[in-house]
Amino acid sequence: MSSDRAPRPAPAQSDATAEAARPAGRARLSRGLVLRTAVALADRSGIDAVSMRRLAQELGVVPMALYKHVANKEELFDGMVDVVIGEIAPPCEDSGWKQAVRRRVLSARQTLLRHPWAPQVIESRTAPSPAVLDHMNSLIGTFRAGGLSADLTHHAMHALGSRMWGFTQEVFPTAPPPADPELREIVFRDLAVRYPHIVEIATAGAHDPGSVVGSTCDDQFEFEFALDLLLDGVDRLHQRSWSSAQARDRDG
Amino acid sequence: MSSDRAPRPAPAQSDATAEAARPAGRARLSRGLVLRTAVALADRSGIDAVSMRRLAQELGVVPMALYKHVANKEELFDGMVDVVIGEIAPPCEDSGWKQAVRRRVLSARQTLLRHPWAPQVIESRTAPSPAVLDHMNSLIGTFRAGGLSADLTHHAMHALGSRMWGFTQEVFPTAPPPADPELREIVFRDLAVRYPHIVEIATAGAHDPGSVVGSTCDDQFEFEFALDLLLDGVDRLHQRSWSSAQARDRDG
DNA sequence: CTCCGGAGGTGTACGCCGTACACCTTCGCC
DNA sequence: GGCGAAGGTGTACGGCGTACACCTCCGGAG
Repeated sequence: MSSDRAPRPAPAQSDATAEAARPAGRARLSRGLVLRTAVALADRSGIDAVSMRRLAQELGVVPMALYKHVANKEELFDGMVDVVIGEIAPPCEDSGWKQAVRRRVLSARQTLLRHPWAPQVIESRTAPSPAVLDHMNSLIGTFRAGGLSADLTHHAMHALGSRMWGFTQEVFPTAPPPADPELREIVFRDLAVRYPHIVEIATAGAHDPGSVVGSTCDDQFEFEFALDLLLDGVDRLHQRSWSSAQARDRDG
Repeated sequence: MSSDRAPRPAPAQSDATAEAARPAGRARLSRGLVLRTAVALADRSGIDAVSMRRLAQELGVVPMALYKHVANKEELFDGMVDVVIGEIAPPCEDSGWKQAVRRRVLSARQTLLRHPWAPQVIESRTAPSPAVLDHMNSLIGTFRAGGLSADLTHHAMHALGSRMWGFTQEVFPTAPPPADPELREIVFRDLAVRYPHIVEIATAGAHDPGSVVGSTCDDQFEFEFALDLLLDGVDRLHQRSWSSAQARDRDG
């Protein structure tokens, strides 16, 4: 415990060492356990309380032990986001696209309300994780199944960003595609298989199908699209003298 | 430099000390200078580069010197947000409310694009600063001047949140009002003078005018309001076979 | 002019943080 | 039984926010 530095002469004082190495009942660490514990800690004490040291303590383990399961703190956050995304209810395609999307978005909101730290963490990610891409892909699928054009769906998704995630942004900075054209082709095919809907709407209206990942869309246009949707909607309500009281009455 | 702890016997070795105390040309520190430098640093190197130590170095000063001008790092962030908000163009009431709001929101977006770190920092504040309240107050004023009801304006403001700030949220957690009713009355009057429009829409439809600061509004309702505005708008575009190409053509 | 008080700036120290690196222990497999 | 990898430990480093005691300088009152 105290001072000797040279290669330990005595290999094991079995009881003290054993207790230190595995305090009786503690389960073996695993990536999943680490992530779930981190999420629970963030829920309970806020995202700032999630430090490697505090989390390790929570798990009854030394801080460095975590690094066998997550590469670093950024990757820990990535994993936590995936856990949260995984809690969003899967799509249910019973009624029309509008109801289906509405339900999905409201479910996402409920999930994020359970994890108030999540929007901030999601927003700080530099790239969307597979879980995020899956979620988007299936939501796009719902629009498309409802008959909306790829083009309109594309803009609708941008407009909905703020509703789904609890924040809006130039959503993900979308890293530039690899320079090597051959490699890019491979990556592209891979994406198309895994996230066909995303690739479809990303390329809709784009001339160069290879530039999916690059910013094929005009952020200013997307912003104004969503803004005008809202302003025009408000205007329409204004013109028909809408009031929240009557709205509440109508749909209970 | 090294070891003596007792009250210094020699009061001043004038040249070395003088150089340390004021390196010739450096301007005197001030809150404004500190904040502007912090904003510039964040713009240049990202918000994570804004540490008290780095910022002090930027200013040619020892870290603790900053604490004479900002209470702590949180207050530094608060101040940085105010600097950014101050850059948003003031309202111009020439055309109708819709144009006026549109312009203002687009101006806010331009400002936030210049300071990509800002949305994240704004989102992490626990209370809205006076600058934020001023901005909101005047935007509400624009709606009201255009003839919209306080009620509709209230919901429109919630819906626009995401467009104005680059993120949406249960916008500000709005700290509970002081328990002492007398004190609360004073705070309330104060708010009504400084932010009349905010108070008006906050109390619109609320039965107890004293509970302004408390959550008089139903977050779930606000969320669905904005969501339906978007979904209905998309639906309408879908039904008239809207496409982005023709939209771009129409308004150049 | 002197004196003094307070505002502005300094230096040291503390307890956190993420994580590199070398090590030891344990487990699963041959 | 032995061995290599996977899992866990311990130490150490540099950076962080900031408490606290100090020093210095400036402006105004006497």
